[in-house]
Amino acid sequence: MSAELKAMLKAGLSTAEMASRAGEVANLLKTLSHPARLMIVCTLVEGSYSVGELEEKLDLHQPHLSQHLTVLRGSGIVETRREGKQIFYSLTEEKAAQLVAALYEIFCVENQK
Amino acid sequence: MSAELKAMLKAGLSTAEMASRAGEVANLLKTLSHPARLMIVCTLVEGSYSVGELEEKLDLHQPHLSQHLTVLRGSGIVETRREGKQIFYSLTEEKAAQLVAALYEIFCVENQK
DNA sequence: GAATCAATATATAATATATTATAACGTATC
DNA sequence: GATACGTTATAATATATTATATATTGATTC
Repeated sequence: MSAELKAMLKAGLSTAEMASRAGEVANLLKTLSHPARLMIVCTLVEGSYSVGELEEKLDLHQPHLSQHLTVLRGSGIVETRREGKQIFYSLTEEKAAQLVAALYEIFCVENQK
Repeated sequence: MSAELKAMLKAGLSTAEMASRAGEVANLLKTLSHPARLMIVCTLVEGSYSVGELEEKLDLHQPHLSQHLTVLRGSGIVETRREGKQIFYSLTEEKAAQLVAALYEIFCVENQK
């Protein structure tokens, strides 16, 4: 680990403070820790999509997709807007978006050291 | 979402490429998506600790802690070194450390906009 | 060098939670 | 009221969590 990172974190939270956030953070991670949900969220980073569009793009059966969307809604990670018969999903402007960006940088941007 | 982020991600991976990584990333997230394991990993960012030290610091029963450590070892997030009767755990120098740093920045550093 | 103790790991089993498929239901439009 | 688009309910299966009990490994003492 880098000395910088170490120093940054060492100066940080107490165990008690850490514990008080661990639950919240762990819940968010749990919500994102399913391949389908991760794909959904990553897709929504590009913009909003209807359920049908997600279904096609991600090749998931419709009720299965809808169930995952329900989980994401429950965690406040996504929000919906209705447009006629269709329902469009988009990312909530929150920590989840930051997390996805971080995940993207860590896992999807090639090492350019 | 910021336009920068959006642009960054839009230029990124195809759905197929994304899918090929979703499994790996989701597994890592799943491993970290438990409050106790998250606390363990966050603690190890400070440096290496023996099981006994972690037990006291995090107030977990020994077998319970050991079970979580086993999960973290299985995912390659931590590694061990033996010193006499004690076993010291430390973070593996990998993506997990980056992720924890990102989580820390997102959730533990106060908004300094 | 066998008995013992301290530190940690593993096995077992009970319970809870998540995943997935299928089927039934709601809601908007025509 | 029929059709398109989504959601929710139900139920079967799989996986995770947790507690308790047992095993392993290294150090110590006799």
